[in-house]
Amino acid sequence: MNIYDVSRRAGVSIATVSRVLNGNPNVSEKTRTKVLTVMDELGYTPNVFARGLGLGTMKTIGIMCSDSSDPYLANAIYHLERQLRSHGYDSLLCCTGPSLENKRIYFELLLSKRVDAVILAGSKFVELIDKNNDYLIEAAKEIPIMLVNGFLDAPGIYSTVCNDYQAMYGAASLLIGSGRRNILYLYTSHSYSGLNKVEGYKNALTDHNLPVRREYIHQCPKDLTESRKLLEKLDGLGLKFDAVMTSDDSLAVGAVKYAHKKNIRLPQQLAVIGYNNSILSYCTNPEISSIDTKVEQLCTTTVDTLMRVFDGGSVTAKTVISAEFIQKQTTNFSI
Amino acid sequence: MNIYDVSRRAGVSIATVSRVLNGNPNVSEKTRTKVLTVMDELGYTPNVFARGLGLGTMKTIGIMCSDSSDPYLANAIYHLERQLRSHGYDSLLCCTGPSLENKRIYFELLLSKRVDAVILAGSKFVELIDKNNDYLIEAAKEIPIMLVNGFLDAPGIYSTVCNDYQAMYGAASLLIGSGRRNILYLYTSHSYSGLNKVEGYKNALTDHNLPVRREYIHQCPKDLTESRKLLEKLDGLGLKFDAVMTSDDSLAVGAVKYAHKKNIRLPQQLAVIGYNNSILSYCTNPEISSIDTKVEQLCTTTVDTLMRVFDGGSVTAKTVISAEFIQKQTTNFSI
DNA sequence: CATGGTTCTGTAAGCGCTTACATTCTCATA
DNA sequence: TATGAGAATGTAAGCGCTTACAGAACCATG
Repeated sequence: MNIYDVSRRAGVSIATVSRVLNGNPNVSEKTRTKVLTVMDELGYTPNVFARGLGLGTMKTIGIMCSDSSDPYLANAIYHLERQLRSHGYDSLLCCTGPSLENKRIYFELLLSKRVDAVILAGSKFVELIDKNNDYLIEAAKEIPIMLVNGFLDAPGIYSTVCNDYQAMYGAASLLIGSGRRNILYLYTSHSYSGLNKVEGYKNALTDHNLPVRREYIHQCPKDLTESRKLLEKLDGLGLKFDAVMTSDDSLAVGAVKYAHKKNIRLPQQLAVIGYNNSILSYCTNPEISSIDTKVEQLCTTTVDTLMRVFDGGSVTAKTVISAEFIQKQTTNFSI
Repeated sequence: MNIYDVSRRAGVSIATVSRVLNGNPNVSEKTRTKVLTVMDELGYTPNVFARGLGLGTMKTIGIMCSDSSDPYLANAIYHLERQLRSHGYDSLLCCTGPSLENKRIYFELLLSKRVDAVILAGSKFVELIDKNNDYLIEAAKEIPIMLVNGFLDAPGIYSTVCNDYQAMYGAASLLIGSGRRNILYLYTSHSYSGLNKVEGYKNALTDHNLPVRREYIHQCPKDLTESRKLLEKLDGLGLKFDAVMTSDDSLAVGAVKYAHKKNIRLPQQLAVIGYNNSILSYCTNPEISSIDTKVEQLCTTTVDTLMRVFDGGSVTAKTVISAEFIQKQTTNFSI
């Protein structure tokens, strides 16, 4: 069944049917009602491919991420999808996995699907954004590129980020204020947000006249066991630390595990601060203080911005969302 | 740029270009090479809409789920997407949220996008599958409908499920075998798998000559705090229990929290078993024994089955994946 | 060299929609 | 009643591809 069937039965031309389909105001109320009735009777659904051909768009947004099963990204994708749908857009999901190679290939693939925009979710696209970003910039001339937790200054590229620097600065200051002097910092990767986080940590130390020591800053795979082992290793090397800050909750969970294993009291002997305030930070005992990066707000803002771009409105290239420190037990010194 | 540009430059007809595009064998090697070279030179990408119009498909699969941020579903979606892509299919994600109303609306929406198949991921579609399933059955006449952790016997509908019954039966038997007599069972919902799980629990009791008692079976929202509170309440009511089995890890985490709060030793005084063996079950101390439902295998099988359906091969309507009990500390009685 | 079977290529008719432009209708105004 | 602006509708030409069918080219055979 197609537009001709509807037009025939409604006694109008296909142009009129199409107008009704597209909400064109140049249709008399009587005709519109008639056509809609017939469509309903026939159970007619317009063919999206034909529509796409004619309009050049199918109202679909590509969402790219490295690993959608990561709790943080999973949450982001959920909110992005729902938000986009509420605006009548579909979401084409594309998980690249860890391979950098894939990121570029899949990006091109997404473009070839003629999506109306691409959202790069998560800060794992740093290599793609910072280096060899020529094709990103090129693509942005055609369609909007939205970065969630990433930044690249180029026309057609819009960013929504969290104020990671301030968040980490604040959290570190809090620890220092409560007397901690040997604060370990564990991070998963030097992504866009990753760099801001570590800067926040370093500057907080400096501003409080504490030394920034190399041996207190370590990279660690995003894994509970790995981070636990790393702490055990550092401990074994004789490093003294009374607090652990992390760029991700999973590392903080590892820190709590380490403390359990070594019978270290939390937070008295060791304070722990996670990042993202994911469900993981609520699973441990004691629960881990963490930084709520407002994923939902981040996603809502991203989609709102995108819609404004589509509408041709004026849009700022970078929007910053304020994180919030969530005080839980691993920094509750009043116990 | 379109197929005409390519054909002109390559000195062939558009039909030949189209043949090359579609891997039609009736093209001489020389011509094929020539056309491919020109495509490369021009950076030509076929228009997917036109292609969709001509072929009637765009190689896109709809993935529906209630909440993609749930760790279990997030994992499933990740694997489904990657698996589908490896077969050259795109994934159109559709999160319905909790509303049942939405599930139906979104399902229709997905169909109207002319997807080649729909995958219903997760057992949250039970209302949709068990009742008012007329339109599901109707849709399955047009395109394959794949159920992940759900079952409906109708032509065109294919299921991949986990042997939840056996898994739960085995886990309960294990507890009974180690002397537990008062085993609590907490579940989030009576979904397809939910029903099988509780049956496994009940039958294990019965087969070991233990009574199945109503007051030992409780529904609970999928939430750490809720399950903790529920246990506290039951405890307060004087109910005695020496083990907790759950239909989801999050409930089991709540059980561990309860034990911590009440200074109950795990597993000596209380054994705990989760479900899905998600990252949550590794976060607590002690770590929670759980049932690995082999999400990746579930997803791979689902996609493989779908591909076989597309290829017109013979396909069984229901494939069962074997879960595996993962022994961790909350049931390690040898300590 | 004619013949017929293959293999390869081209022509043209869709696929179902959008939309510029042309046409018809409506109706207030002169 | 004639008139012309504006609203409503129709006609037809795409959009870029696939593919049935026709036709050309090639080649081994008698």
